Amino acid sequence: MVRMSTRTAALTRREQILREAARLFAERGFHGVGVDEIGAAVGISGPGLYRHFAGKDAMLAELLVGISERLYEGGRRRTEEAAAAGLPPADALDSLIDGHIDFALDDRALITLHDRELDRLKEEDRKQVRKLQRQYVELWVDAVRAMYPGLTELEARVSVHTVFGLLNSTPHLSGPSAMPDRETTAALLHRLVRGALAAAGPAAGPGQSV
Amino acid sequence: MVRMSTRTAALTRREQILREAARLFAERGFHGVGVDEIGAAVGISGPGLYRHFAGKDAMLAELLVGISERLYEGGRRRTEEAAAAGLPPADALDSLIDGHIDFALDDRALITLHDRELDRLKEEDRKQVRKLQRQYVELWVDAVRAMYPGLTELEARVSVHTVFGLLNSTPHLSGPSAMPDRETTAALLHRLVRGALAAAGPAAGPGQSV
DNA sequence: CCGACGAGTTAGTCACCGTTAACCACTCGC
DNA sequence: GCGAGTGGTTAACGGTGACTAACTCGTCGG
Repeated sequence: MVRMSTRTAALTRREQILREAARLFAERGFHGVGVDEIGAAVGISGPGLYRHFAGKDAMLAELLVGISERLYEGGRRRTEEAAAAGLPPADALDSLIDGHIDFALDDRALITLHDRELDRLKEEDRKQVRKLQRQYVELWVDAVRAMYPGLTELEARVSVHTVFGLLNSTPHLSGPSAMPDRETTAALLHRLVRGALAAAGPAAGPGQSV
Repeated sequence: MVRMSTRTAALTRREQILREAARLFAERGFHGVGVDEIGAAVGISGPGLYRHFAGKDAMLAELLVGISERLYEGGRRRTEEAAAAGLPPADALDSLIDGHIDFALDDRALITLHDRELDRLKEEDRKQVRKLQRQYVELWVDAVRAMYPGLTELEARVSVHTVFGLLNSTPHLSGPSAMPDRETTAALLHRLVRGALAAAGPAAGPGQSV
């Protein structure tokens, strides 16, 4: 077989399978889709999948570990770049937000799986995913607290978690009610997140310095 | 049997089952829990459940229809009360927010199921739940647009959806990272939601009138 | 040419799971 | 005290679903 680049339109069989599996898992849940369906989605049937993966679990594991790594690595890269460029906290935070929005809009299925099917992993994989998730959250908590020093650790942590909930809910509004075009949606999401985080701190009083 | 009030500590068998089923479904997914487990959770075993429910599907249906009705009815009541009292838009919106926060904090399992297992319902029930959800969203969209007239319909709708995502993510942070006490958490969530919605409109410019 | 190997196929196994059947115990109005 | 209903029980059935076995077919380096 001619080994093709991941970036081209022609995906390798493995990549096809992962993509379709992600879509199906997100639609109907891990337990809700059978291996025959996954096979059918890529034009082969049922047990043919076992030439590429050890089992159904292995597919889910690879998907979840993959998205967690990409999220964390993306966040780390952006954080480091902002620091290296000596950018102010606001810019570092904005960059993190934009990165997450990209994932939420471009990899909907994976974002959905990521916080929905984690418990179906076997202990070992789950631990790895959780570790990556924790590190990613840490990135955000640090960025948020740098931006809003008045926040307690706990306030920042809860705010970050719920803001992820906000961003990760984007995939669900794909169906009935249409979204605006990508750019408009991204800008709106960015404003919503910034607004939420800006409001996390002040328990009272109308005016609040940044 | 002595018919007991729902409000007392002693639950009827049906209510016990629904409660445990909700917990288990939220933890491991509808397809991930067997009827034997649900039975075991209430001290009876397996098929004994069929004295109380027509089947596993019926339990999920009753749970989802129930939470949808309670959400919508609660929202409608609050909206009407605010209108009857001639309260300003801000107060009506605040009341909706508080109502949803109560559900998110008190009925975690149901909130989780509500946006996660909807597709496992049979057509008829799913339609009913979706209708209630739509009506509930409408309540919010109206309240938000009354508060921020500058928002387009679409902006308001997307904002409301994602804010639900924010609030409904609360159950997930129960595990490792602890939450503050209920009152503090509720206040923080309220600020986050208000902050997000306040930021939905202005695409640019630092100062923005309410 | 040809053996090896990669990538499928179909048929079959085995476990599990939702549901039903058949049976039993307890309570309670008559 | 007794028939009926209510709320359980265990055993069995049928379907499904993940995975394995056994086999086939094309391609390609030597």
